[in-house]
Amino acid sequence: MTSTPSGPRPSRRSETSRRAILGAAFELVGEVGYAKLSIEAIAARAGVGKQTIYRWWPSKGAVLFDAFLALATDGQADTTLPDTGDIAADLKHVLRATVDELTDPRFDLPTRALNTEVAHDPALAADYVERLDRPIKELKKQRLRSAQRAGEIASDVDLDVAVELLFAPLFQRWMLRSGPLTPEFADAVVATVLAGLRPRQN
Amino acid sequence: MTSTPSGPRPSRRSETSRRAILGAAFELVGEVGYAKLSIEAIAARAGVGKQTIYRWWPSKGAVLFDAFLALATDGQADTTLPDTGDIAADLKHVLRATVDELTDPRFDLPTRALNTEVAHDPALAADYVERLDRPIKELKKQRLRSAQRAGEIASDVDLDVAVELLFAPLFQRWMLRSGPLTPEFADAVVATVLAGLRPRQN
Amino acid sequence: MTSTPSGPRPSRRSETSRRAILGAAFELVGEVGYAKLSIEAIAARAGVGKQTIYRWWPSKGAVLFDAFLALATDGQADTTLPDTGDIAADLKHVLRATVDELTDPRFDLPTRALNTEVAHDPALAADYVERLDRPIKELKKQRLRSAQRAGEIASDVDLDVAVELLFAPLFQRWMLRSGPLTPEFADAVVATVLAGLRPRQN
Amino acid sequence: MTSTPSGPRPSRRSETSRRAILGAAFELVGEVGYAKLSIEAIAARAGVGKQTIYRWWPSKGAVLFDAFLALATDGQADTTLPDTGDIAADLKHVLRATVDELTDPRFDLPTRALNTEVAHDPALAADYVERLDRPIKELKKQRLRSAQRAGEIASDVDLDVAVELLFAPLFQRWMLRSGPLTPEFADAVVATVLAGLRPRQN
DNA sequence: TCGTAATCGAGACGGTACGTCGCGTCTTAAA
DNA sequence: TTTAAGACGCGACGTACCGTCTCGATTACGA
Repeated sequence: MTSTPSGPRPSRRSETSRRAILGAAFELVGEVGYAKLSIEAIAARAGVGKQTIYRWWPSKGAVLFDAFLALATDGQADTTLPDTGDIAADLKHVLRATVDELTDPRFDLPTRALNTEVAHDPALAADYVERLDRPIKELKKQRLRSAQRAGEIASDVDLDVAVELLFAPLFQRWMLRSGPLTPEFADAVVATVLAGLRPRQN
Repeated sequence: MTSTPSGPRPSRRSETSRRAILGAAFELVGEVGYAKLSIEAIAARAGVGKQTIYRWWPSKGAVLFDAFLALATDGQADTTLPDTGDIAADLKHVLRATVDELTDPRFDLPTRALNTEVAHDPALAADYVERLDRPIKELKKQRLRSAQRAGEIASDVDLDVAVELLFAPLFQRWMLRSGPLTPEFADAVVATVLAGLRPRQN
Repeated sequence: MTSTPSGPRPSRRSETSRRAILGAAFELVGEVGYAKLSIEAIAARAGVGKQTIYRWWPSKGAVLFDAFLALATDGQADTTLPDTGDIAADLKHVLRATVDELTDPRFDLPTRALNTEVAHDPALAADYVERLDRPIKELKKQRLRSAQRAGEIASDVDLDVAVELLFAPLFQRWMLRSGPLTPEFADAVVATVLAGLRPRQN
Repeated sequence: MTSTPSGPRPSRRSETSRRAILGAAFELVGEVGYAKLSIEAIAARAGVGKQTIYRWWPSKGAVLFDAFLALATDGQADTTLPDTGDIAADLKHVLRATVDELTDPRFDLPTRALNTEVAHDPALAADYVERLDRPIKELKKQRLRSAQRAGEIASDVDLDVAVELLFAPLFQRWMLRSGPLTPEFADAVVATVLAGLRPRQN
């Protein structure tokens, strides 16, 4: 579906062009939004023939996805979440950081673009979940697992569900602008969800 | 922003055309998806001039939104959620129903279309939240308020947050296809969130 | 096949655009030649959308043909050839004029373009023969008929053939550059062909 | 301009590829016409890299010209025209054969392609006149010269002009489809032109 | 006999133009 | 005044070829 940055890519492919395309795509989506993002413009900005894009990517969304992936990969991969021993404090920290990221105007448009494109294209969604979503979710689950071992979270909790309970409310508020996306909201989510995750007293 | 179905509409406006347009829009978005939905096609299917659409709606998204609104309004507005006295059972019922609705292939594409359009267009989002999202949310809050009165939920809980904790996970799984959207998932969400909402024992 | 300049054309068609297109086409073919003449460039030069060309003409050649036709029609239609009573002198005059025209650098490229396009496209050829070639041929035949009445040309001569005998050699030399296209050549053609057309002495 | 089939060609050149290219070009031009003939398709059909074509020919027209030349050369070069002593009969025979050839569907498209390409490209035209046209014209002039010696044609006739008078009308009718290209037309041309070429009685 | 340099097939590359679709605006004629 | 119809200027689509440019893999000299 998308290019494999590691592994044996077709030897003839131009790495220069690939990078220029991903860069141009990310820039442009931030400038004009996803709806007005055109392959034509990406090619022009990247100094590349349109065919070079069509040759290697099946859709606008796939290009955008690779652009995100490149960014996530080039930046050091955060290897773990903070673990101070206090799960409530750590989660508040992470959720507040997530709020900041979603609120950052540089990422707002591109991230919306990627998410809505993923929503429409099941094939892209599979890639997205596999290559971007899951690795991050894994980090979050690790931290929760650590809290489980420390007895802060009940041992029978399904961590996949737990992670979604924590982050989905942020995602929805951001996506639909259905309410203010503030640190306070993040704190409230953490407090309530953690209360539900705690081991039963009896 | 969008047509006002009740109230003093321009007297010369053709109600027949309006209905035909909304109907055609809803049908088409289900057939070809939002990306390939064109004003041109809506007009053709509705047997209407393009200008008639441009005259009354500011965007494709607005037409789609009105189409949803018409559907939601024509169907009797559910005026209240079930209240058996058992909040857990009632919520499981409602969330399972939500899962069914999101899973229904007749609504999948149009609903995705509306949600992603809302995600991109803040003006449309305001309308959406005001006219579709809030009324439904109000019903859900009512049921939670009743549970609060019955002592099943702590009295200091912010019901807006509570509703989002319950439904956002479904929304996210559906939107990003990040996991199976099953009744079991709905039950797990209800169980955990309710545990967090319950009054503290001490 | 091509627009009908007189008669009930589709009432909605823009006459301004039509003229701009034909003008641009004629200019451009003279500047860049037929091979590098593009619909894209014609549209741009004419300040017109490409679709407006595709809507009304089936091919590049048809546009060019109409451009020629407009020129031939707008200029006063030569209604008759010179008739001094001396067929040899008159024909030499006409053939020399033809040589001049074919040699004129302003008409060389466009005329080649039209002729080669006609050579490839039978439908266009029919139009060409009917609307451009035949009227001119008719004038030439008229002059020959007059000579026939005057006894300068045998009465049993097929005038269609006669006209072709006179002009085809010029056409071929011009088309294939197979020899110098000079007044002298024109004179030689007239002399020899007329000799063949004269009434038998016996 | 074009490859020199005899003489010291670059020793490393692949004769196999050359033949495959010329063959493919001739086939394709007959199948799709000159306008849609592409180097890309010739290379593919010939099983050859595009560069191999660009290395040895300057243009599509040059390839086509060489293809014709190869055909004309491979078939034994007709070394002389029939000479029964009756110039009228012999010419009718030759012109009728020319009509047949121009009418042959296998040669129609390729020959049109070559001729129109020659019309547009002066450099190619020079080659064409030199290597294809002139040799054939020479044969025709030889036959006329023989008739001149036999007193069937006036001694002061310019044979170059005479040949063109005879063949240009066929060429024009074929090229522009301006009239039926029949044996009768050929006969009429021969009759009239010969009448003009005959020695003056007085 | 063996480099080694030219040529080969293949096909990616930056481009131009294709012919089509849909945009949002505008004009027309009917109701 | 609104409507259905649809032409208009425009911009982007996804495709076909252009002519140039690497890539190995032959291949036929000349050292």
